[in-house]
Order: sequence, then C-alpha cells, then structure tokens
Amino acid sequence: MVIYEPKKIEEKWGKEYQESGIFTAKINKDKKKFFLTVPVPYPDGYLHLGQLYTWTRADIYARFMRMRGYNVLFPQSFHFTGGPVATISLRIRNGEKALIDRFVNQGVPPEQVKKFGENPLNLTLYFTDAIKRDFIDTGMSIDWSRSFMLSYTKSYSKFVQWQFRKLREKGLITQGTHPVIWCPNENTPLGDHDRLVGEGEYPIQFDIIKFPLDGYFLPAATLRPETIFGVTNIWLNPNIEYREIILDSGERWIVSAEFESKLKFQLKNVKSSKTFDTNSLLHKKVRNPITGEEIPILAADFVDKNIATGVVMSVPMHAPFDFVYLKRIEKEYPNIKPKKIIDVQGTEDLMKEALDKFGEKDLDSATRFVYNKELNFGVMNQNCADFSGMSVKDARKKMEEKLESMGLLDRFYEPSGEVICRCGARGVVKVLENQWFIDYSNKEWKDRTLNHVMSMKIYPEEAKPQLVDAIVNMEEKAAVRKGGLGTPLPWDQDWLIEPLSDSTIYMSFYTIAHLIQKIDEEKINDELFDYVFLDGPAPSGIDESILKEMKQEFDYWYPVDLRITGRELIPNHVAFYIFTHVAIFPQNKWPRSLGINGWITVNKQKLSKSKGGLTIRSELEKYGADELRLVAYSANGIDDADWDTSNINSFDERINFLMSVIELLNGIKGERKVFDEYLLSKINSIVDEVTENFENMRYRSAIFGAFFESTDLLKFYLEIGGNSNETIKRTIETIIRLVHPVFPFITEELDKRLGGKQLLEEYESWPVSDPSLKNEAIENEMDVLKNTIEDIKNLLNLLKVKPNQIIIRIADKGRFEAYNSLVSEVEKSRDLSELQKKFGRYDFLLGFLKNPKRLPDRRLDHDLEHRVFSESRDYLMRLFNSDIKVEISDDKKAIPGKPGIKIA
RNA sequence: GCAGAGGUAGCGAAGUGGUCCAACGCGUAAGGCUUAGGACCUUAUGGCUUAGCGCCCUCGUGGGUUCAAAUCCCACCCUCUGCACCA
Repeated sequence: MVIYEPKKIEEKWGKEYQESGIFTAKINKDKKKFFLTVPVPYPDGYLHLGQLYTWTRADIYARFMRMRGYNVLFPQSFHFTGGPVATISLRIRNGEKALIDRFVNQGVPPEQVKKFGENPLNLTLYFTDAIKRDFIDTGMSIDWSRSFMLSYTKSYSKFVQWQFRKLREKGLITQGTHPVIWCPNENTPLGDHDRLVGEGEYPIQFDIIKFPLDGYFLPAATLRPETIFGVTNIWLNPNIEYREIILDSGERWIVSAEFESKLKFQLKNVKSSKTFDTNSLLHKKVRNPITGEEIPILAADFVDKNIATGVVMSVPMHAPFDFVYLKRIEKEYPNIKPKKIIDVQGTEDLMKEALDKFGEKDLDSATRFVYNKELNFGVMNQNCADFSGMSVKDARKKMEEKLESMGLLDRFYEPSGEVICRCGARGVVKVLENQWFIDYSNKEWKDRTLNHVMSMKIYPEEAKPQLVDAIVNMEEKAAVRKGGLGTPLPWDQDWLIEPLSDSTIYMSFYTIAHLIQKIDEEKINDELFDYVFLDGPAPSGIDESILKEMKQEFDYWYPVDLRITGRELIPNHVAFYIFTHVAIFPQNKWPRSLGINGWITVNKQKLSKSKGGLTIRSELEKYGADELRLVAYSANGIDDADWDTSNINSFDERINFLMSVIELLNGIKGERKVFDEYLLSKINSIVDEVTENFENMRYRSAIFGAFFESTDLLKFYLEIGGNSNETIKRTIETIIRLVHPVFPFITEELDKRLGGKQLLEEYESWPVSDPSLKNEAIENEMDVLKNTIEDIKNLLNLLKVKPNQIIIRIADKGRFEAYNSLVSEVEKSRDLSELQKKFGRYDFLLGFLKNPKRLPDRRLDHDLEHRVFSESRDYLMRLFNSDIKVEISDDKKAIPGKPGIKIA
C-alpha cells in the first residue's frame, strides 16, 4: 500500500526544480514568449492564504503556458514605498503589546521584533525574505533573478524619475491645491489605516455665507446655500468660546475658537484675534442679504463647535435640527414661523414625514432623509423670488454664484465625520498647496486608454465594465506626498512620489533589472532609459554589450501578456497601470490582458493581514504545498469565494488512488473493451474543456474536470471491468499533465513513477486532444447503461425483492431504425402533431411523443447498445448480486435507449 | 448620492432555450466498516403516483415571447462591493 506523503515529495521536487533553473527566463527567439506579473506585495507582515490565492492563480498560468511551449517570464518584486511600515515601527517602539504579540505568535523572534521598532527598514527587509521563502515553498515558479524593491532600489528610483519627467514633458502633470484629511499633531496626511476612528471619511466643502452686522461678518456655514430663502434666525452656542478675528483681507469675523485654529490649514491667515462676548449679540438682528429680512440671533446648544464656524443659519422648515429646536422655544418667540421654500412632489409635509420616520432622537438620519429628498426631487417654490421653479440642484449652484458675486461667499472644508489619528489627535482638513497631480482627467489620454482597454482581453469579461467605469471617472490624482519612503520628485525634491504612482510601469523594469545592476549608479540616466525603452540614441560611457542586452531583453519580453490581480485594485492601480503605459510606451508595448480575482475566505473566515492568523507560513506547517494550492479551486473568476479545506481530504484520497493504480499497473493486462473507447473519448473531451478553462482562468471548472471528474471516470472504468494497461496508463498520464500546473510536486512524482524522464515543464507536455478518439455513439450508449442501472435500482427498491435473475431486453434493429428516423425528423421540426401522425403507429415511441421536452435528439446504435450491456454483464452481476441475461427482444417495453427490464 | 456586481434546493455553487427536480461539494438521515470516534463506502434528501412510466409544484416577485424558459424581453423588490492621495 502506497501512501501520499506531501512533505517528502515536495522537498525532493522543490530541490529538483530549483536546480534545473527552468524558472530563470532567458531569451529564446524560437519560442513564443509569455510575460505575466502579479502586483508587488507590501512587506509589512506575513502574507495570508487569501494572497496565496492570487499568486497560485498566476503560477498555474505560468506553468500551463510553459507546458504549452511558451517561454515564460514570471518575476516578482516588493514594494517599499509608503507610510504604513513607519506606523507599525512606531507602534512597536511605543510598546504596543497586541501588535508585538501578533508578530511573536507568528513566529518572529522577539529580538527581531524589537529591531522592527528601531527602523522600519528592518521590518520590510525581514518580511521580504519571509514572503520570498513562502513563495518558493508553495511552488511558485518565479524567476528571482530580476527581483528589486520599489523604490528602495536606487536604479529603480532613477527609472521612476525618468517616468515622471516623461509624464511632465507630455503635459500630464499638473500642480494645484487639494484638501486632505490631516493630522495637526504629526503634520502628515491621515490615510485610512492611520486612523483610530473615521475610516472612509473624506473632506467635504461647506459654503460660508457672510451675514454683515455692524462692521463684522457672522459667517454661517452651510451645505445648502439655496435655503437662505427660508432662514428665520441665526444660531450661536452660548456654551462655546467665540472669537473676533481679523483676516488678511481686513474682514472681521465672529467664529468659534476651534474654527480659528483650523483656518491656518486652509490657506487663510488670521492677523489678530480676541475673545468675543456673544451675549452682546444675542437677540440682535441681522439682515438676510438675499431676502432683505431682519432676522434675530438666538442661542442654541446643539451648535457643534467642531464643525465649521460655529455660526449656523436656521432653516426650520428644511432642517430637522432647526425645526425641533425652534419648537422648544416657540413660546418665547411666537413671531418666528418656519418658512417653506422647497416643494417636493408627492409630499405635503416632508419634515413631518422625516420626524415620524426617525423620531426626535435620531435627527441625523432625519436630516439625511430631508436633504436627499430635497436635493433630488425638490423644486424652489414661490417664496424664492427669481429662483422660483428652479430645481434644488440648479438653485444651489446659482445661489453660490450669486453670493460670490456679492462678495458674501467663502468656503471651508471639514471631514465628513469625526477622524481620530492613531496618535490621538483630531483630524482636520488641510488644503495642500502646490501639490503635484497626474492628470488622469486629460481627455485625449483618457480616450486613448479607454480605446485600448476595449481591445484588451480580460478574464473574466465581467470585470471590463468596472475597469471602463473606473477610467471614465478618473480625475486628477495626487502623485506626491510628504514623509515615508519613496523616490523624490525630480524637479521638486520636497515631495516624494507616492506608492500608487511609482508602481505603474515597473513591470518594464523586470526586463532589465538583472542587468542594470552591472552599471554604475551614477551612469544611470534618462538617456539610458530612453535608449532601452523608447529606441533613443545609445548613451555614452556605458558598456555597449550590456546596453544592447538590456534593449534586447525589453524588446523580446515586453509587453506584459497577463497581469493577475485582485479586483480591489481595478479602480486605482490597474487603471493607473494602463494609463501610464499608454502615455509612455508605444502601442505595441501596452498591456495585453488582465486576470481578475475576488476575495477569498477560508472556511468562511475573513482574512486580513493586519489581524494575523492563517498566514501562508502557518498553513504550510499543516499542509503540503500541493494541498494548499487547492485554494485555486475555490472560485472561477471575480467572485468572492470560500475555500473549504475539507476538500483536501478528497484531494489526498484521489492522489492515493492514482498512486495505487500506478503501483498495480504492471499486473493489469486486459483486453480492450467498449469501455476503453468510452474512457478515452471522455478524457479526450476533458482535455479540450480543461485547456479552454485554464486559458480563460476559470480554474474551478478546470480543476474540477482535470482532477475530480477525470479520476471519477477512471474509477468507474475500473469498476465496470475495464482493464487495459495501455488505456489506464494513457489516462493517468493525461490527468497528471492536466493538473500539473495546479499540483506541481505530486504530479512530477507520479510522472516519474510512470516512467517520465524530464520535468513536465521542460518540454511541450500539455496534452493535445485527438478528434479521432471522440466517440459520441459510445458516450450515448454508456449513458443508456447508467440510466438503466438507475432504473433497475428503482425497481428493486420498489419491489423489495432479492432478484435471482434480471433480464435486460434490448430493442431489436427495426426499432432502432424507427427511433433514429424520429430523431432525424425532430431535427427538422418539433411539431408534435406532425410527428405523432408520422410515428404514432409505433407504440414503443409513444412515450417520446407526449410533450416537446421529451422528444429524443440523440441517435442510438442497436449493435453498440447490445455490446455495452453484454460487456458489462459481469459488473452488473456483481452490482445486483444476481444473474444477468441480456437479450434482443420485441417486448413492448424494449425501447431504444431504454431497454426493458424483467426481474425474475 | 454616483457607479459596478448579483438574487438557483437547509447552505455553498454550476447551469444561460429542450433528458433540469436542477451537476458538484457541504450539511442532514439510514446502512456498511470500526471496540468506539474520525476517516472511508453505499443509499436517501419537493409532493403524489407507478414493476423502471407518469403527473403537479419549484430557480427573488409579477407579467410577456416560444411548441418549449432558471435560461430571452419588460416592470418591480432585495442584497453585496468601490468612491482616491491610501497599499
């Protein structure tokens, strides 16, 4: 008895593969090249099984293409650019226990974790090695000779600078101001994962309407300037500190102290300021600059000091907070009446509706409800002077223009919700000045990119609309940041190129990464890159042979034939990747195809790098690499999928089965029967299906056919009495080859045991289907056999008897002729009454003629049907523990494709 | 709000005009194997009915096209994902 022991086998073949060097890609002009890449991982921790999924999908394709005779380049690098490692390092330095424990529990030595805290680079370098080891141990057929670190590798930084100069020359870099969420304590932008609270919050713009009053302005902040027609009063909060400030423009504003402190982040300078006693203002009146009405200034404690100016204009009919608050004090101010200025079709009283729905306890939801309804369906009513009849959307724009022209409008950004930095500080919005952007909104560039995307092959095609959508909606993208690791912007060294912008065309660097190391750093310049990538003149001072070699490498390997990535990157990285190729390279170097996959859960458990757990490393201790690679079976394409690890049992069981058969193969020496033709025909179809499924990255279907369906067929063949040595050997050889891309180690082992001489990827070992093996007639008749076995089982269950003899009555030749001519007629017409007229006289065909669904469409062969049953007689006797008699009969139940059954 | 994807048996998931009551897997139940458990094997898993036939109900809801629909068309309901300076 042979037993599958993955570890031993994988160690042996892992070594064999490394020594063979076949993953190290070399130019070979006799072969078609195939270049595929996977995004660079960010080495801030161990990779988890979800990430293994993406790389396994890539590796399967790489191996598949090698077996089909392609010269494959599958390199891998690492991304060092960016901020998160710095945060992690800092958290370790601060002694954050949970984080330290996580690393230690994952097997990082404690001294090493301590080093992570000393320098972020210690962390990145450590995990770069760790991830590389994981990839090797899981059998990724990666060419490591071309590996580098973005943008830590110096020559690569020079490449990125070249790229940015090119973009700038083409007018695709712009400069401008831009609001970001900012930590005032650490003086850096607050990315989502730098936040303790407020992931997903973004800057929103408030309009500030300046109400003039006695030489001051009362700047009321609002998202809805058009509601100024309905203002009944101004709210100030008596419990917060207000200050009188003088701006550079000379204007005096009354604002909350908090607002004053935030102004400096938004390009406004406060010349002087002093505390201001709001009590002096309360009950004074201020003039509404649009309607001319006199409105009072009242106290309200719901005014939030953290939002904008701390001055609010009250529009009770259209803002639930104002409405509810006004109601509380209506006795004191009987003259203040809510004023309706927006009509929404289909509702008389939207405010009442909102308050009924959400109650006074949830005024935030009520506010959202009213705002949305009015924005989308509202029309300004007769109280709005020349704005009457305008939609709310239009009115908002018009009102902003009007106020602006009157000099009464200003703007201010606030976060859309509370944001707290990991350091504990409250996030604010900072308007960054002179920020550099890549102008993905450039019309001509966008059109060219879209055109190219339309011609790209995308697996699965469903992902294409998402990508197109992302590109259409792409705007200017901030390309630089302050702080963190990265390449300095060549013409403005204060800025570092941010990670999504320095990783758009790095795939081209793979073609030269192993050669550029040989060149002195100082000699690497733009001319070099122009020469290699854009056919520019050769630069001087560099060894000509290396130059030539680099250029040959690029010309041979580029473009990327297939890029494999998770679908979360579609709206950013993938889009930038295509955009930038279109901008920089000639058309024949643009990306050819994309393979997109979804997220994966393992036994329903969500995976996340930051939470640790289920790392590739930890699972490799439990399972073999081939077993882990079964993860590719989880889904076909872009769908999110669950990897059910219990599949591993079924995998092992089948491997054991194949090993046993191989072991016993020499002793099997039977004759060919009808089953041989059946098995070969089926396997032959599987070869075609599997090839097509692999080609289109439908791995679930591919593995199902190549492994599960095919081994089931082989089992069935053996059970039913097939015992031709040649057929079995041929079938197993085919199965091994079909699943080799997925399970490389065990299949090499099995192939050797079957007498294979070379590594499966060293020659064109992919099975090719042979149309002459396709035998539909036999497949049809084998289906008849299977159906008949089912029928007999049903019958025996029903009768509850142990049979002595079962007689199978095959219809005679004449009946098959009648049946087949019915099939021919059906192909011409499915008109039931016509067919009944023609064939009604054959009582054995009546069952087919009752309803259109039952009309037969497969031709059947009398001799073959007889042969199938005769040759499976032994099997049937074993199965039913009964004598079996097969006879040709004119019994009325002996129907072609449905033999009569007589239990005796 | 804007955009994208999707609703199939207890669950996951195939199937895109005809052997579809719907592959495959999980779960559940019964039996076998085992000292026992696990693993493994067999069988069952909408209803009625019958010597294997057949009939009815089912693929988010409602309607339509067709000899024939989970599959095509229309309307409606519901769910999930992304929205940027962040890898």
